[in-house]
Amino acid sequence: MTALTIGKAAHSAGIGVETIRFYERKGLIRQPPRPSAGGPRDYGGGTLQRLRFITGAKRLGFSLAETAGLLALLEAPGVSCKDVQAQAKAKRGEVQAKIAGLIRIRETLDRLVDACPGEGSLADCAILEAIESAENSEGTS
Amino acid sequence: MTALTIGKAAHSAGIGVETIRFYERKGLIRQPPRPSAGGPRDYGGGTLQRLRFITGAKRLGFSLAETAGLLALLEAPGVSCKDVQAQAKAKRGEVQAKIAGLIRIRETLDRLVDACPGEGSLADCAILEAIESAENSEGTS
DNA sequence: CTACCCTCCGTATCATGGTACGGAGTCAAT
DNA sequence: ATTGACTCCGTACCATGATACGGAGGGTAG
Repeated sequence: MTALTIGKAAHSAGIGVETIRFYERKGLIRQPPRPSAGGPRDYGGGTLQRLRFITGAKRLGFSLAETAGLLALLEAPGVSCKDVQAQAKAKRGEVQAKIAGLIRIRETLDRLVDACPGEGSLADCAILEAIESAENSEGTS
Repeated sequence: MTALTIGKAAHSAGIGVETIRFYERKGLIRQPPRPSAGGPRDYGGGTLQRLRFITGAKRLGFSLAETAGLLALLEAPGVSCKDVQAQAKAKRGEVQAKIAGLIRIRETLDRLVDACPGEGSLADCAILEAIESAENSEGTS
């Protein structure tokens, strides 16, 4: 068990040292105690696991606050799998809504790109006019 | 021509007074000159048009910096429609990429939600394990 | 004429997710 | 024994897109 310093833990989790400290300040991970013998803190075991969890959750679109919630679930007594599943479902809904909004935006951009003659002065540009006259039926990004 | 004060312009553009001032600081719009006769600045004419342009561009996913670029095009001499079209195409590509990433995330969430038994202790939860072991093939959000 | 709302302007604050810096201490190797 | 790398800690700063605050002045409506 070579002690895992913060630098090695950061490298192992694929993030920066400063980022780990940032997560500590945000309460996502607990700062390991300083060894009574002195020397650097040991970021092995559960801490590294939590760091990986955070990066994994981030990839799935969970915010740090939401990830903190998931991590709290992880430690709370009597929590059911169902609670976690509910969070995942909610996030899936959010992601789906975001996708739908972006699709509407893409469709609008498609229309604009097609409507633009592609040459000539800006006065003839359908894109600029369309942006100005907010005939938008888009969702908020 | 009742003079359009900043408050009326904001209301008319559907944004806040502070937001207009913010756009001024960011260089997206020019601050109208103070009337030599004194009194409030006049936000009529082109300024209001620009404000609407900004909100329209925002809805299409353009950042303020990109919107500033579009507005600059609008005023530059000898700019072709094609240049604007190119920006729209680029943004469409970005949006499409974002959609693809989100779809991958949604698919992963689908898998996780299905894999979760939906009841029982967290020890059995496939979701948490999957998040931890970064068997992720997701794009960055 | 006076109360009240609005403008003007600078500056500060918020949320989100970090990154950077500086000084002091410590650890290991040369 | 000294150098270099690393830790520790607080604090400041970055981008993005705003929102809020506070005091001074002006214009208007009762």
